[in-house]
Amino acid sequence: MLRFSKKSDYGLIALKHIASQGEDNVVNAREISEKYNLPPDLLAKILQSLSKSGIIKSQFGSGGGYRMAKKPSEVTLKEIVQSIDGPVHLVGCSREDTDCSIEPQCTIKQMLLNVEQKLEAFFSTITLKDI
Amino acid sequence: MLRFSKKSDYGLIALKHIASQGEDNVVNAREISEKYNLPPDLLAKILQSLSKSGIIKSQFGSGGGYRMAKKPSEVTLKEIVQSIDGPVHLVGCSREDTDCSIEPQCTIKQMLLNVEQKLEAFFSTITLKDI
DNA sequence: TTTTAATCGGACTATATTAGTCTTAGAACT
DNA sequence: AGTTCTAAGACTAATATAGTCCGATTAAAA
Ligand code: SF4
Ligand code: SF4
Repeated sequence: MLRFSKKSDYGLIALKHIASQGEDNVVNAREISEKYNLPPDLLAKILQSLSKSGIIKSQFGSGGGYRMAKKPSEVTLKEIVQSIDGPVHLVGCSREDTDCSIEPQCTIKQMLLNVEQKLEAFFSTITLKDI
Repeated sequence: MLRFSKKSDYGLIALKHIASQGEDNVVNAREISEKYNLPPDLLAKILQSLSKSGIIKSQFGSGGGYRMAKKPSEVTLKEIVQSIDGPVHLVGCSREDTDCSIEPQCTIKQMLLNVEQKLEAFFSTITLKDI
């Protein structure tokens, strides 16, 4: 059906919130989950992903939380979705791990890889600032 | 992970084949499934979808099969994917049937609908001829 | 007219992915 | 030391995709 996962959806909401709090203000996961009514544990996971990929910085301990690690104008939609859900791959054959059994006879692979590339380029033009 | 379904994938392969056979030559499902090593019953379902949405025409009975109902240059990628997998909806809230519980607090809906629209426009620029 | 080769449609099962929960550990602040 | 937060991984539940099966229908061919 070609849709973003809920995780990406939630991640975008959270990121927008964190970005809106300014550079040095930390926000904790519970706060966000309450404000937008998101599953707390799931949101925690999502923020961890975003932290690991360097989009946000985490601060441990009491009074800790998250803040932006980059400027909103430098965080792309592609980057966000990718760090939460993994790489955008329209077809199986563009992933290393999966080998498509019909690849030898496939007549559309090249074309789909091309579409995929354009799609990624499009998502790269959208930044958190636009959101 | 944002990918096309295998059904769409198979559908594209089949369509390309049908289109390559010219306007009046019918091709049956078994033939295609054998040539590209696709699950026969699944492919049959896919071709039925494409037929119902008017991309291909079916011919019943012995010696029957499918042929194009439109010119390849008039069949868009959006149309194909849509008839096989249903509408492209990046987020739940753009579907009538699903009501998102956090919609009242949602700060990103408008923006995502916009992205979705641009995505559909992009898929509409690609036709079977390009494939 | 009978047989045969095809599509149609729906119900069904199996598999894979996504969504969500829980639990334990570790870090920093008070 | 106690509290409040993130980190990480294992686990379960829900949903979507993938694939199968079967009876009905159609029309060409024998
Ligand atoms: S069928 Fe072709 S396009 Fe699809 S996954 Fe296999 S090789 Fe890639
Ligand atoms: S969270 Fe917002 S964008 Fe996502 S489905 Fe709900 S309303 Fe739409």
